[in-house]
Amino acid sequence: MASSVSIKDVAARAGVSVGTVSNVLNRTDGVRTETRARVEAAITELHFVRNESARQLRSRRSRIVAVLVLDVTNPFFTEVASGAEEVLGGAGLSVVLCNSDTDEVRQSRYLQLLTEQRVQGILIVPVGPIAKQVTQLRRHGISTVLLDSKMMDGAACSVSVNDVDGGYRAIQHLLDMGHRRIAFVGGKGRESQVADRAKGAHLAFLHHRGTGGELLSLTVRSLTISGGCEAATQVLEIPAEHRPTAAFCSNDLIALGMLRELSSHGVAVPDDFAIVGYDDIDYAGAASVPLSSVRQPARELGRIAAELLLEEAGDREHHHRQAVLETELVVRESSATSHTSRRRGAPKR
Amino acid sequence: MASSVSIKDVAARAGVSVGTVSNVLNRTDGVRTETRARVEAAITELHFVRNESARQLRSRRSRIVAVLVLDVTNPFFTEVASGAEEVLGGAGLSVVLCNSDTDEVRQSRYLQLLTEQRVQGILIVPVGPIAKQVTQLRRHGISTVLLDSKMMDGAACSVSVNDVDGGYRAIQHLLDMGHRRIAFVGGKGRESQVADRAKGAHLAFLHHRGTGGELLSLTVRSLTISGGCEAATQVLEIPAEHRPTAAFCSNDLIALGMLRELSSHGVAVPDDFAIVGYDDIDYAGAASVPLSSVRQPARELGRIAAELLLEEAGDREHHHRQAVLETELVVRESSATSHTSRRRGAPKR
DNA sequence: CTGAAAGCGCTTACAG
DNA sequence: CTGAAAGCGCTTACAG
Repeated sequence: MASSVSIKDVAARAGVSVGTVSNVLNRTDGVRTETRARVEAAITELHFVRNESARQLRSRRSRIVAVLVLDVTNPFFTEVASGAEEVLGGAGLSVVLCNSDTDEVRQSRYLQLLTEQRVQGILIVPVGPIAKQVTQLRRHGISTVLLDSKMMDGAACSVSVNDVDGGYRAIQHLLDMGHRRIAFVGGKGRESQVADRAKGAHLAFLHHRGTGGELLSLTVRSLTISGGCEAATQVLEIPAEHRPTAAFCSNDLIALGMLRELSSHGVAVPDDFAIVGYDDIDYAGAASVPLSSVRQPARELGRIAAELLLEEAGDREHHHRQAVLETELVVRESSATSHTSRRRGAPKR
Repeated sequence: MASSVSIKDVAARAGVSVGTVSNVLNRTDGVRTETRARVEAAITELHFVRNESARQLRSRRSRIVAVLVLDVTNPFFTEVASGAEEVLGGAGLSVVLCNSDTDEVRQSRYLQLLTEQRVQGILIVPVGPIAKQVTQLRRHGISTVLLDSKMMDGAACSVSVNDVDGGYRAIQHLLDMGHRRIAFVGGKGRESQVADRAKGAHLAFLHHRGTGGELLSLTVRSLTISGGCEAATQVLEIPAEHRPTAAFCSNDLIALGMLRELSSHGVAVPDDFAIVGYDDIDYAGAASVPLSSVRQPARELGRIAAELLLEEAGDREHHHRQAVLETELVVRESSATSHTSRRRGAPKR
């Protein structure tokens, strides 16, 4: 087995002490230029790579931050991670990505692993109640920032999006377009984000009680494209006279799945059925029928979470903060036809 | 800062030595039941979580395997990772996912990070030449298995797919369906997988020289859905008389992007234009027009790579092996209409 | 079955 | 500016 080269070998080669090698590695100043050059030459010649376990054990600080998300294949989450990486990279920290797959068991397993590693911090999009686990993490010196979610009791920093308002906007828009039977598509899980979007949807209906109408809740197995196909199938099974004329999907993957499945069954979007998604991932605007979507500032979400983490790590008098970002409704073709005007026989584009 | 509870604290609490606590943690036998119970109680009461840095430093072995892929948002790669996880989890190893984003700089940065961590091993889908970096990793005792790629000189284990044959099958199928002008859609990068698929495509044309026809190479910025849209645009810019009637895409995301973009421009798939993808990700069969695709055994790929890694780690007389898996052409609707019969005016379904 | 001791590869004050 | 020494939290033979 490759008996790894240690700092001691480098020191011997360069004719200095190990402390000096360590200084070359860790400080930009305080080492004579000529000494530094000699050490650096030895490092190159010996292919030395510092052992991070030893460094971390002694210095008591990791240089890794983990980003734990619900679904790595969802571009929304990788965009968030990318924003975090941008900020953390600048602070000399590396980011590793972990995928809970919206599974509490997997989430716990990762949190255990990350605790054993004593990572510097965790940005987590939690599945299920997380307060206790955050406490455990803090006990081990690991700062945690909640992403796309918030902590009721202020026991951790969080960056979330005003999802109630986002849900409200989506429904208000669909009501404005003349729709009265609207489906909300969510998951079986208890993600608070989805719950908030549903709440906003209900509120919008309440405030527009006068207009009548009805909100139908659909549940799918996973918040993915195939979940969207599932939702479309459910919609198509409803007799035409009770069938909703529009859907508000709790994310864009679902919306894309619905769009595809409905199209392939000859249902025209938006003329026969309107769709509004959530997240505004890149694919949304590029869909076969460009998708209306409630945009979340994904990159910004990651950036701010990273900044809060750095702030918490650097300050022992830290006060947890709850940042809440606003959404923006982006109207595109998938919801652009007025339902009432269509009913009256307006030309289809 | 939470002055973390150490094995020493646990030992004191349980009234034993630290060695005994370590034995409880690491061995299933050799500790008296009653002693074990006392130690376990102390662990729970103190919320002790082992410090992996210390463990790794002393025992010289990490329990982490990294899977470094080109694109975490591509379900093909997460499926591969999931297969690896299945096998490695059974061996008590944890998997972390790293995303090179098909960027050599990012790839190098991750390899450096993983070397500093002295991870147990790396499963890598490489971008660019990787032989030197594999040598560096081995020098630090890190086993590396190439995924979806192979090492010419046998300097590492690898699990790849017979992409030349896969490309051949795709083109043969399209030729069989009567197509004569066919586009191959690849990326700008130098991923060997894509190069092999192109090579197979060319071979198929050579072997069917008698039939005439022409293979057109299209290049897109990234092997993603938006890359596919780009390719569709390129195709549409070609004057009708020279325009290809079919495309073989180097992965399914590209194929999905093309499908969507062409459909939205009124080009019917497969009647006006046939598409064959690669990977057979779950979304392929569920597309608005179900996608023909060259299936790679993704999960199997990950599983075998993991097994090779375990084998290498457990055996010092290890001989590197190159596993090569075969593909399977899955014909669905996107390429199902015979081009010649359509020309002759056959009814469209 | 259990304890005492060495040591993994680093960083960090502290002298000089 | 550089070196010598302590020690981070574990595991691992080795005694007993």
